[in-house]
Amino acid sequence: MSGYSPSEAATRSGFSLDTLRYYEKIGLLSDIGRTSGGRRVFTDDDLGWLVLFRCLRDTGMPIAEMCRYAELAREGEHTTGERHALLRRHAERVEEQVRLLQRQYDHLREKIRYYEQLG
Amino acid sequence: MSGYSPSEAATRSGFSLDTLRYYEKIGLLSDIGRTSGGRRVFTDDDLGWLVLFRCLRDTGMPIAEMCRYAELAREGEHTTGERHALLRRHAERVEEQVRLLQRQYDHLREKIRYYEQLG
DNA sequence: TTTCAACCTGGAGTGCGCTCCAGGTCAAGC
DNA sequence: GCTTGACCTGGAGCGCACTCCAGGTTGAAA
Repeated sequence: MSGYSPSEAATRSGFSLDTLRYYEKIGLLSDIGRTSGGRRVFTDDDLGWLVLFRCLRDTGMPIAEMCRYAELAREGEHTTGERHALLRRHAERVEEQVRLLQRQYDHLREKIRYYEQLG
Repeated sequence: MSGYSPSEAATRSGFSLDTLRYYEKIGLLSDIGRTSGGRRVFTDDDLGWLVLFRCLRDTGMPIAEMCRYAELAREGEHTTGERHALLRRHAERVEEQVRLLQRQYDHLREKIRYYEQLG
């Protein structure tokens, strides 16, 4: 339940400690809790954001765009339309990316078959 | 037929002129022909290499590894085994990459569906 | 013959996304 | 109380893959 150390958050999200600090520094993460001694405490909610960021990064969204999304979310409910549109645009790019990757993968397999048929 | 200007090679390969020059500078491309005046002339064979590089880059192979492959090819027939292995290893990485991308794409679609169901 | 877009070179600069470092603080276990 | 490992900050540095620039040359078309 709520309350993860930095290294726990790193492990669960797949981001490094430095990356988590970096994300907070540039404002992608905000309002991360602290102990009295100044150490970060990540909540389940923070972890949820990290999972989303993981998804967006893995699908090639630039950090600037994730910042935009996070900013919209912070602005409140009235930005859901824009957030939705942002994700839909991104999904389209990902579809294109998958198609290209698949196509080039097929080329690669063909090349490999050439070597196989070579003996 | 054999004999493409730099800009033609760029158009056909999808690399920029600067990138073609860069690839020659680092030794990825080698023995690119020249006119008496010093301009590059790309052959069909060169174009074939560029198509392969396009495939490898699009599937995320680092340039250093493409250099390695090109170097092996230059060494002659006795390196086909190593070249084959290199491409097979790469293909495996691409398969993993496709799986990850697909998985994260599914997450993304789920998130989008959340916004859709929201009204 | 003149023009001018395409080309040449070497080298510096850019953008992205981290990653590392020094020098210090905190807190759990012995 | 002491040790030790996890954590803190600000800021510098890095790796990759280009991309841009200045200053000069070339060659096809008008």
